[in-house]
Amino acid sequence: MEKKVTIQDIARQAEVAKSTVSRYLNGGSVSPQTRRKIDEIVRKNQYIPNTFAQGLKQEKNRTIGVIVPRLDSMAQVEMLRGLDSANQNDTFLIANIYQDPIRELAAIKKFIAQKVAGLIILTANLTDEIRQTLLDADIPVVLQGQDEPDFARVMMDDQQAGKVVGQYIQTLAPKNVLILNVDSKLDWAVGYERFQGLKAALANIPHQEIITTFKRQTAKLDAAKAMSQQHYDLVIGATDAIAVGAMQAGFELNQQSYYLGFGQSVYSEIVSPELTSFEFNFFETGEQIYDLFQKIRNEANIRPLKIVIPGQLIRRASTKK
Amino acid sequence: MEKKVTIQDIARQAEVAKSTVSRYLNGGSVSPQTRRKIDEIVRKNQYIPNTFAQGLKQEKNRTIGVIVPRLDSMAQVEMLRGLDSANQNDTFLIANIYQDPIRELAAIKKFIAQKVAGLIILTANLTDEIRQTLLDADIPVVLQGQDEPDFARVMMDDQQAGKVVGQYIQTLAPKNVLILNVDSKLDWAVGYERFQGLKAALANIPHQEIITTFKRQTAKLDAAKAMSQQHYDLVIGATDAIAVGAMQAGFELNQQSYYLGFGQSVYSEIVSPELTSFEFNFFETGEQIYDLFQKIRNEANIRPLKIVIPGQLIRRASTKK
DNA sequence: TTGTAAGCGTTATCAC
DNA sequence: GTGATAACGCTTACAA
Repeated sequence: MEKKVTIQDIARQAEVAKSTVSRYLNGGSVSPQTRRKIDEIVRKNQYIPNTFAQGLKQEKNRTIGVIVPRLDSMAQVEMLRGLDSANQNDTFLIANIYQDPIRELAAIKKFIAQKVAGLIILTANLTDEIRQTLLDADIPVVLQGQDEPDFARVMMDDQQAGKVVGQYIQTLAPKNVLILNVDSKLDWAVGYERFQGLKAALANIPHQEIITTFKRQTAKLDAAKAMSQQHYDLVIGATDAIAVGAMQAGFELNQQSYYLGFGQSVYSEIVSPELTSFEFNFFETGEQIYDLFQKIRNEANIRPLKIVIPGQLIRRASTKK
Repeated sequence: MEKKVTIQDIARQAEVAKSTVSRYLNGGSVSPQTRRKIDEIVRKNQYIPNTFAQGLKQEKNRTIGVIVPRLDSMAQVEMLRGLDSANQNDTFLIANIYQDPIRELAAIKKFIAQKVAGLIILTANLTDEIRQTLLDADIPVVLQGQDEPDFARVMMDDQQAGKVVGQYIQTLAPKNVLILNVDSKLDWAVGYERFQGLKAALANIPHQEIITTFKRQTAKLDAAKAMSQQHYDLVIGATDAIAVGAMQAGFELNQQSYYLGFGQSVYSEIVSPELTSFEFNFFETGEQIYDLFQKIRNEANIRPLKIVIPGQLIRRASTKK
């Protein structure tokens, strides 16, 4: 039953032209009487305009495509919340691409075909093909997490993060440091930038760097392997999840160590001892991303802007005697 | 530059009619030569078909709208992963509605206007208006978390959960039980069903029920208030997050108690002691949801199906002496 | 204020 | 195998 009711049907029943109904729908000038009449009919028929037909004409759209590498990350989810919070009048289409560049490209193309008003990409790493597709599409794009000079972008200050943590490390005077990092090819900001800042601090301290993944379980296994071979009195994880994995490995090995992570996670205040961590406010970051998007959407041909979000070191029990 | 390139442009450059290009695009019969020619031009121009125009014609769509009440929940995210994993050939549009029925209705209407192939709703509670809108839309709908007889649905077996936990409780022989529940108006399955099963077990045990929220922080505060007034030797949280909040409150009050939660969370294996919890496999649930969706999409007018997902009690250190 | 009519980009139906 | 041509449902000049 319930075929699809079109603007034509409404017009017929209201005994007006469909252009009048269209005007009514878009706040054009309509006399109070016809307005009331249409009002009623629209309600009675539960009429919902066909977005395809609308989109076909307007080539405009209050829809923003959002690319999310992974949803099982508090950082990402918080940023989404921030987006929603700052959101004025847009609809977000979220594509979870599981850190897969193939999926990412496909999702982006799909968004473009859907004529989204723009793209917000919470990315870890941009392939050349994706970069080119984005450039060609010529729509507003805001990147997060990747310092691409061609695009507007919001970055976490990972260099500063590394530096601050580096300074803090000095005060702990560790004898032997284990660093659990991720592949910088997978996430440049985390894998590279963040640890650049640490370098100076580590210059005179024995340390070893191991590459693991973002998954706590994997990190735990990798940490256990390393920590069973020698003792580290300070373990630094590239993320909180990694640090927590290491902490669990350390406990099982009955080792005493300091632990330190990065990011803002559900973990830090849950584990005991609570985890010292360099934290960013991802919710606020999300809001900033949206604001930046608004800016570049409204001012065409603006020079690619870059916003850097600072963070701060939260000292908790995991680095206390 | 890069205006939008249409099928017309391709046709002109290839010196064929646009209907030929259309056939080419949709796998119709085209001679090898023209095929090659169009091939090249399409690639050169980076042509992407306009989904609006397509949608307008086809009235069909490989897009499924997914309503998610909250993204900061491992259960939800796992189900999304399950959906993606089972996904054959569809695109999911995710709307995060922050447990807000107003947002939910708006999102659903928007999806319908977009002529989605169907709706998957991970809901906590359905308002009458939403139910009616769904019914009127007459498209495939799969619900999760709400036992609505008019819809196909996938349910966690919350009654069984309560019952199993109830039996287990007996073996713990608690003297005084604190239950931290959520408002059943907000989430019937969790707030009501789940604790129905517990009732029998609690009949002869002194217990108190307190209503709190899904947020760990709030639960912690509410738990602290209750636990500072009297001692409970067993604390049951309606979710893991709630149980962990209570656990933290208990530690700060220096109290000794058993703790027990529900759900599958990042928490259970992170806290110490690790949390005993009745767990569901939400990833698999997501896969089941998608399969069910496929079924009702293909067989019109099928009687509303109901799938119940069992769970199991995972005993961990938090309920051990 | 209202109606008429011309598209928007695509697919589908026919002739050729 | 190919090409006109008519929809699809809506917006928008332009007339009335």
